[in-house]
Amino acid sequence: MSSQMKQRGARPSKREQLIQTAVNLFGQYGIHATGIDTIVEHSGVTKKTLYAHFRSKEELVLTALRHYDGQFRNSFMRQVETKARNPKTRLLAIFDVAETWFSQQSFYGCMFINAVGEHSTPGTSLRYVCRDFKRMMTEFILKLCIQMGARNPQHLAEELALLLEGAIVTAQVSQKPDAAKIAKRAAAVLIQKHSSHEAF
Amino acid sequence: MSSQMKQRGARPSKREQLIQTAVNLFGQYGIHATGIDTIVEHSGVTKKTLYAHFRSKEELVLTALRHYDGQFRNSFMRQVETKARNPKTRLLAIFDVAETWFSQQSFYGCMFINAVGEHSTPGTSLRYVCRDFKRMMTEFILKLCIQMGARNPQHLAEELALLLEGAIVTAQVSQKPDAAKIAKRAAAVLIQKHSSHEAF
DNA sequence: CATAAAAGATACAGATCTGTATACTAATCT
DNA sequence: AGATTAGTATACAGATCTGTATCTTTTATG
Repeated sequence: MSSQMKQRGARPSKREQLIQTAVNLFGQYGIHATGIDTIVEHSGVTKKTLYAHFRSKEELVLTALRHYDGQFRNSFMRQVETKARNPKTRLLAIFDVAETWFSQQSFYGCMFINAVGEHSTPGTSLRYVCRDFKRMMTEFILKLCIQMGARNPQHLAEELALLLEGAIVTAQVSQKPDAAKIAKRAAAVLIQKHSSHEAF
Repeated sequence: MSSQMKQRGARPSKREQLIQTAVNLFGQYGIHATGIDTIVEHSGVTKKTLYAHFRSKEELVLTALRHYDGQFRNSFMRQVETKARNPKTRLLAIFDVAETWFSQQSFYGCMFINAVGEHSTPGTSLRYVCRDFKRMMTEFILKLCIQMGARNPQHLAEELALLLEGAIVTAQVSQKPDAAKIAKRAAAVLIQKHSSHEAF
């Protein structure tokens, strides 16, 4: 029975410092290119402490990905729900939120896409984390599609999710933040097509 | 004036062996995770010979990416043009070709997307190669959009390119080769919308 | 205050990474 | 045939990588 206090709002614990530093470095430089020493330097925490909190680099990687998962999802969904009130406009707002994301100086693409690009072996924990993240995003979109009364919500959600992925990658590779605008334009057409009051 | 012969169709030169091995390994495991020693082992060429042909790993990386660029583009476009005759069906055929690509055992996502995920610094040669590849793909789509007489070919091409990117990433991360089918479904809607004889 | 846990500082072991050097062999061209 | 090139085999230098060990200092708690 020792440091059981969760330090809510207090200055971050060493563990949190490590995780946040890992998220930042992995996000910018990738996982393989980011050494433990680099994380140690940037976090201001010694290697000993790092290995007291995490069994290995792999464990830190997984923890960092999961942490970023929650962090990103919360932020993204909250922004969407703040920007618009009804389901249909929220679906479109997704791409507005994406655009501000793409325009950030610290935008290096989707961390999970990049992670999978470095780890092709299927069935690993890392792959599950990444897959689950994408699944969760699609489900978020799906709920909105159901709420707006789409004719085939599953189909529409899959299509919009695809557009979002495409926009992320295009913004990253081709350095065009306005890929979000293109996606939004296409999304509007698809949403219109799936609206019940459509004369198909 | 020595080995100026290009060896058309003959057994591959050491250089070609190295490049092809590099393409395969970089594609599967990523660039940072693939060491020179691994390439040497798999290619059956000694390290000395490798460094006789390439100044550094970076030069081999760039050469491999450029080689794959041409290789992929030729194969992809030829398949699309073989599968369908008129522009509109060719645009849809893109996603059929993509699906067979995604279904291959050796599918590890788009090499250029993965490469950028590992190299965030903008303005580097690697980034240019990747950007140019995507640009070329979009232009291929654009030509078809113009040929089919789309109302706004640039817009349609951008949208379809986005769908393709999204399908690639989704097939890779979520291991769903039928992401191509979803993209095709959405593409059909967008193409329909851009057809001149549409009652908008 | 005293004791124990957490963390800092630093060195190190062993593996791997890029790139080079040395010595020998096979192929090629004049 | 003779000379040059290309390639093999192998060792090695120096840096970096993950993970551990040692020793001291700070911090928290009873």
